Amino acid sequence: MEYTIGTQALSTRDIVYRSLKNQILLLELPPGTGISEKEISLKFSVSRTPVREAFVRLAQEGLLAVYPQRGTVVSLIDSELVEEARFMREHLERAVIRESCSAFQARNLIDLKANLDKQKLCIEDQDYKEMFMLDEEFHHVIFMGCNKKNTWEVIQQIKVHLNRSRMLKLTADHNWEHLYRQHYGLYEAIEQHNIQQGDQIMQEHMALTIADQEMLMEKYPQYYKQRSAD
Amino acid sequence: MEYTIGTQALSTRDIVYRSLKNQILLLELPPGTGISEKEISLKFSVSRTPVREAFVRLAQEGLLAVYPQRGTVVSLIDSELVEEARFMREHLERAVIRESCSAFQARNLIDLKANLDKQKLCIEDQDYKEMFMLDEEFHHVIFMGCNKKNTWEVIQQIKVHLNRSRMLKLTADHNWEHLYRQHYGLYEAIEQHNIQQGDQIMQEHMALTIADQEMLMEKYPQYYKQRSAD
DNA sequence: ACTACCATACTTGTATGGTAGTATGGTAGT
DNA sequence: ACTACCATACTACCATACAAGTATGGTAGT
Repeated sequence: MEYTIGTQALSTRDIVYRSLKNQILLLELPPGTGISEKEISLKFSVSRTPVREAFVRLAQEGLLAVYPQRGTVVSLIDSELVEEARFMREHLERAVIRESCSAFQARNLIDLKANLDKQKLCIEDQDYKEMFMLDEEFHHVIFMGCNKKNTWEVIQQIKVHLNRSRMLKLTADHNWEHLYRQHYGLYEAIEQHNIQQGDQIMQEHMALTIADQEMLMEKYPQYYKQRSAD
Repeated sequence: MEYTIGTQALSTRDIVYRSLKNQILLLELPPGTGISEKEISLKFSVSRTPVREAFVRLAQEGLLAVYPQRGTVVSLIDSELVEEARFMREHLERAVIRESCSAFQARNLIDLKANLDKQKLCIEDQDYKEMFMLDEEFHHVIFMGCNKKNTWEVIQQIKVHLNRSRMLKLTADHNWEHLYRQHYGLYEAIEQHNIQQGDQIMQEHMALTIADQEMLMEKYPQYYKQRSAD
């Protein structure tokens, strides 16, 4: 009874799901774009069944809006949802950093330091793409270090709704130096069990991710859901 | 261009999805139960297609575990996930009550008071089923009152993983009187903008929902995922 | 008695055809 | 010119058929 689950090949459904999700998050499929099962099935040279099942998953995540017998569109960005996603992320990340400052696995602390060193290199090399990934990984390691794997997964789900508006903002204007100093401060707080410092820095750190929603809504009104009667 | 979205009839897929989800959460389909698409499609007298799509959704929510070409089982309860669900819920509910204590919609404050009055009646009548629903609704109103509709939705998702172990505990041992006093305290805190009181009470309130996981794991080992090598 | 093998009956995954509801563009009538 | 109507071409939804992998039990061979 040997269960070898982790290594199964990707199904057609998963391939379609991942590809569409990527295209949506990268705005290659802009909000409001109409797509049909048939169109996608032709593009991937597969039948409509796995496409439909990918649609079901994407609809559940709020990335597609399916109107029976009428069509399917890439969902518009819901500014209210974006704001709440920011809210949820802030409070969960702060709760996790506080926990990390009181108890953290030694192994992950080493990873954290190694990550920081790589960040420093990236800034010198101005390798912002790699820096972006290290940023993600830094937060991930923090979650792993205080046994919050599932919480990390939930955050990833929530962040989906932040990603598209962040993509609109063109991430180029990040102040990577500032980001690094904050990361270092978080590392310090964990190492020295300074809960107050950790919480404080994380709060400031989260504030950085606030995109100027109203500005974006004016600039790209066709991408945003207009709150009419509610 | 009249969009009448809210009133569409339930699709076969949704009917199957809701029914299965209910049965799983009520433990009528206990963790570990094997179910097949064909079996369900026969039971509902529908084809496999909508059943499969319901399976996809339930699998994404972590309620089903699908093993390609081998079978599908109702997922075992993951005690680690349960603990993190409790963690996430606590910190989100506390963040929301703090926000509610600083700004709350007048209309929802009225609803909150009305809900409290109904709770009092239920306790007198010992109508615990209705009391259970009012408890849910009470928290829901709080979220609505500080514009956190989507956060409520996320909590509902998270709570799925708490529900089954709470169901095992047999909810009969709730101290409804205590619950009511806490709810009243929360209402007071919102009305009087007492952030500290709100946060304090909510923290205690959340502690109530902690089921004794280890006890449950010993009593129902077949329902729990055994953490082997990890 | 025990083991290796294989037929069979499952499982989920994928493809395809048909159905019902909806948007659209053209046409006939005013 | 404008409106009401209808044929047509879509859409997502559901049913069915086929494909491919897996568990199981029986059987033949040792």
